Amino acid sequence: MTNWEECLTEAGCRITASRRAVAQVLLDISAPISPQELFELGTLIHPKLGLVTVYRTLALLESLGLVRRIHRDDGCHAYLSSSPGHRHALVCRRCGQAVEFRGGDDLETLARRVEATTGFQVDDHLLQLAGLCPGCQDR
Amino acid sequence: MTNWEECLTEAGCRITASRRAVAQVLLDISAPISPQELFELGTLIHPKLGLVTVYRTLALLESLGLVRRIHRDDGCHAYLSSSPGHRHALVCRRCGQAVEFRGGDDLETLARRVEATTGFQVDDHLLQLAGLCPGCQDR
DNA sequence: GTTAATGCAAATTCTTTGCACTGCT
DNA sequence: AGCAGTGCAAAGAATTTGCATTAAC
Repeated sequence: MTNWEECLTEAGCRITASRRAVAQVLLDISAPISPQELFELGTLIHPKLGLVTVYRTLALLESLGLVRRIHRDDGCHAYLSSSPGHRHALVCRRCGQAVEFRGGDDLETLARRVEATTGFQVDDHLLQLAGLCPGCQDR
Repeated sequence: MTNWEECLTEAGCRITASRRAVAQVLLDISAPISPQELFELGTLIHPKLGLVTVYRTLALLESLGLVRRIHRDDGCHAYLSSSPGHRHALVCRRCGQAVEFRGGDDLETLARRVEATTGFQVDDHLLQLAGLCPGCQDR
């Protein structure tokens, strides 16, 4: 979501201080973050920020594909800034740092195999990997 | 979770009417189901069933690996009866029917590739497929 | 100047907890 | 009989909605 301002403008939405705060937090911390946490960090940037606006902004960004909703171990609702296109998240179990990667052929192969086995027609998938990032592997 | 009674007994838990109702609903409907829905269907079998018990029973079954918590499009918290071992869910977009499948080598290949690209050490994954089941493909 | 966006408070929904009672084993 | 399990009611979180005010364009 590098050029989120452009995306919002194209969608006919306004660039406001609240939205800037939310976007900045999402970009600064490249880890999945809950609405509550985002609110707390966002308040440091824009003290008037309200939790309600965080929810609304996340919904907006998600509908534009700028943010992805993902699973976190301690619950369900965390958001991660994302690039457009179909990517997947890889989250570090220890520090929460996250990166994105593209699916590739392996996933296609797997989908075709499952189609053959089950008779289903597979047309969407949700994939999330977890592990240790380079910095966290030594400890 | 075909022999859930045995699993519960081994774990030192009792077989009760409430647990039977929850288990029966989970086995009958092989689709992801929310606690609320499960409560409504369960009440038909065992009218005294309470929503609280549904939550508690789901938590118990999940801790024994008899039930899997999965993502559903309309929210996050749905449960699916599952076999032991590491399997993944394939859910029909139209009727909700779900089946399980094993990961296989493709997923391993993908994980190794992502490790090489990112430097992460990948040790866990969450994969869910969606599509149309054989019965829903014609319409 | 218009109208989208905000933030507060209140409403709803979802989930957990405390506690006396019930019913497996 | 003894204690795990239950269900109610109430507490606590998480999320959404109504509405007057603010600020982007």
